[in-house]
Amino acid sequence: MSKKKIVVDLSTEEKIIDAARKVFTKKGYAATRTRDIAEEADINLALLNYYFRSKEKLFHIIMVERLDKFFGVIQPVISDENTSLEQKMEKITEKYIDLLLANHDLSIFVLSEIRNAPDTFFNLAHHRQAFIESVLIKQLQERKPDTNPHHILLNLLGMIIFPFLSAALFKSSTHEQQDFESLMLERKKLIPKWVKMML
Amino acid sequence: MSKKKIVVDLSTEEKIIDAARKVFTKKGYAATRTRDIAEEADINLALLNYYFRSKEKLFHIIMVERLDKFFGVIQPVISDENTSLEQKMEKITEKYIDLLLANHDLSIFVLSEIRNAPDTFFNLAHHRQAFIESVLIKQLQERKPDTNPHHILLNLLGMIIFPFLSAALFKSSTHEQQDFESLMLERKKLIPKWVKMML
DNA sequence: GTCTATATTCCGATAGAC
DNA sequence: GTCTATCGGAATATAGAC
Repeated sequence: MSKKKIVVDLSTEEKIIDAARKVFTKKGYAATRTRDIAEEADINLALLNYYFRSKEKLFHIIMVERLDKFFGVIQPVISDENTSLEQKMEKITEKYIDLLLANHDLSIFVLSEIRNAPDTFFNLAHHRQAFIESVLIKQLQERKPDTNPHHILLNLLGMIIFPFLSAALFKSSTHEQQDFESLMLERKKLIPKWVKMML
Repeated sequence: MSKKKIVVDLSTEEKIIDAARKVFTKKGYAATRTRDIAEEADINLALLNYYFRSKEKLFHIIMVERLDKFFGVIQPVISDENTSLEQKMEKITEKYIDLLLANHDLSIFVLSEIRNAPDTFFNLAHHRQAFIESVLIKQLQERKPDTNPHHILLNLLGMIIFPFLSAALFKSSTHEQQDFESLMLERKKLIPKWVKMML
């Protein structure tokens, strides 16, 4: 109920942002109509352009925000000088699965929207850079000098993220929704074990 | 040169299908304009509707074809009664990586187009069924009766497919294109080793 | 700031000549 | 079967009153 009050009290600008995040994330840029967003925000269509000028500008705001969320969970972990490789694996798995359980379609959104956008449209470069120069990569190189550190990173992220990307494929009924969630909770404990075996 | 001759000799219908596959796969249904397809096929826009009635019908054809390709590689492998678990892991890895190297954006296309489509629009059900009732799942259950077989399957597919899904994120310049390909070739040998450790 | 009404552009689809 | 021309609808964006 206090929750509802908060929602009602949102400024128009915030209502539009919230609605845009929801609709864009679910349907993607091209399939989203500004009318969908206006309806979801419960505001007049003209207000969307009054506040954000264009669909593209509004999308850009949402996309940058989503990218920050997608990369933000692991960024502090991978650049931590004071934790071991093993601790990093555990942290990344736990944080990431929690994030994706709370934001089911975040990863499919990020990955599918990036494919057309020109390289520079969002500033992806600095996210990428953070990975390449991370402490995590250095630690992997020290531990296994003979194998490309990206292999382990791809394995870790693949095991974490792929289930969410493919969920639409493998679960049909909503009844299986619960099964999916408990499976992911199991994976929080299992994935670090599997990855450690690769080191 | 004989290749070029073949292209020139394609029927109009085939030219449209080829162009539709290319454009839909790259941009997705919503972002694709029928004009893009016509231009890519080097034919008149009206011909597209003459042969296929509508954008949606044409897309349906492409989508079913892409789904068959995406699932077709592993379907015979997972239902083979005469191969061991280990042999199946090796086959799946090899066939899948080869497929994805030849069709870089196949997986991101399939996964992102499915999210909005109603469950029944393409017949996904039988692909799903083939997985659930596969020999592979049975073998996993026998080998590790205490753990959900889907874990291992998600790990295998995640390690194989995720690199292709995230490629746009991690490689910026086209120069890194070659690095990516050789990394994937390495993974053909490494992934089966990692997965076997989980058994 | 918010609304109604409308301008404008874009896109899927078709009519009709050849 | 293939083309040109165009229709009709949908979607983004704006004008102008309140």
